[in-house]
Amino acid sequence: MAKPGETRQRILDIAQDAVLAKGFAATSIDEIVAAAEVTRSGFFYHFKDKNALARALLERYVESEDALFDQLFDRSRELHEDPLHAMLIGLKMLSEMMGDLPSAHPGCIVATTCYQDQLFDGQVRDVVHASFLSWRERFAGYFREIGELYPPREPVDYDELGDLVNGVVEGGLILSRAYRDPAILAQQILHLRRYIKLLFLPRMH
Amino acid sequence: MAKPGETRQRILDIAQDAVLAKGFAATSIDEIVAAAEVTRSGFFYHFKDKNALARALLERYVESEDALFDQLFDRSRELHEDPLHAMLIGLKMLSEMMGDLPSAHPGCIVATTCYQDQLFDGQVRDVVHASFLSWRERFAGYFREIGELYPPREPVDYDELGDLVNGVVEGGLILSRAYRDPAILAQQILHLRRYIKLLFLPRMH
DNA sequence: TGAAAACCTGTACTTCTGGTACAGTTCTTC
DNA sequence: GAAGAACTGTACCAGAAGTACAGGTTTTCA
Repeated sequence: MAKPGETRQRILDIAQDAVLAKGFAATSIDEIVAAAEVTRSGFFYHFKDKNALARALLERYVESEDALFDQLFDRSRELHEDPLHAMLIGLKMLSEMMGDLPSAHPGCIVATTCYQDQLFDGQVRDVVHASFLSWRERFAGYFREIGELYPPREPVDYDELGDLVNGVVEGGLILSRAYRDPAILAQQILHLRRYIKLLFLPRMH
Repeated sequence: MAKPGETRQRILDIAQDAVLAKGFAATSIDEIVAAAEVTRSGFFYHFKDKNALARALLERYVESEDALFDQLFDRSRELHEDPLHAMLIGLKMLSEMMGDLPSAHPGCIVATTCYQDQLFDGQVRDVVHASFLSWRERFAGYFREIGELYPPREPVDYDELGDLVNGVVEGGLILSRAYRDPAILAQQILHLRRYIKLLFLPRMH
């Protein structure tokens, strides 16, 4: 028999692929259990219902995205000690990563859940809310640091800028999906990068 | 008896509200027919299945958004004959409109459908694709006109800028929904506006 | 004015999906 | 070797989409 926790992980892996590809509503439990080679009873042993699955999926997804952002922006900070330039490098790398994914970054679990949030209970919606908040805070922190060194050309709210990163990525994901072209997301992130540059980088003439 | 077409319209009105609030998956046909005071048979007389409903809803929605954009940007052009300033005025008005909506702009039917597109057939996905394309072209046209008068500070692709409008709005809608705060969308549009300003408006010193 | 077409109701049935209940089995761990 | 965790199997229920089809009523238009 499988090691404890292994089946649960397998279910989550398969569910994540399916949900990113098709959304929650179009992903049936029967389909997940078939692919994960577990019985329906086995599924419900691990997850009380679809809410529990959604919550577990969200938490895992946010954790992995956080790890990705940590790695990416730590690396960009290694490459350049200046926070503004590190951010520009980080956004460039993010853009490349999103555009390079073989068959497009499939989407964001948080956004998918957000748009189908009436399928779920309040707890799930709270996780969605908390996820966006944590990303906002991450980027707002970066931008605040930048703003202290480089007074922005126009007064800006750093929380809003943090949200802008979220928003451009989420919007880009929707467009990439509609156009079936991962390049769109990459381009959108480069526009965000250009905005940051124009906003903070002093122009010498 | 109702006038021809009236019942169909009533179904669409009610379905649109429900779909914007809850998404397609969480909106049942039973619920729609109850609210529209029509029988299930009546519903299926007008719409072969949920695909047909989705297509009709999308087409109607895109038409009304197009009308809104026409009205808004015609008006802004009336207020200022210069295309860049007209665009800045238009974006300001758009931001205000989105933030003022009493209980938040409920979302975009096209984006909702896009994230649940596996529930539907290829025709529906084509309508989603075409909608984003038409909006891209609209805004790309405006930006091209601006670019001819105001050489952008950095070379930009006008189609990408058109997509950016779509993307920022769609991303902002997701965030507004997650935060339950229409102001977020308004702020995001103002950042887009600032980007356009920094990109095209020459700085005098 | 009458017949065709459009609009709509009612009933009955099928399939799929999520979810519950619960008894029993096998594996792991201490 | 006992307890508990990790499952399986079977049976069942409710809600939703969708089909089929027969019948009734209202519009339209020739």
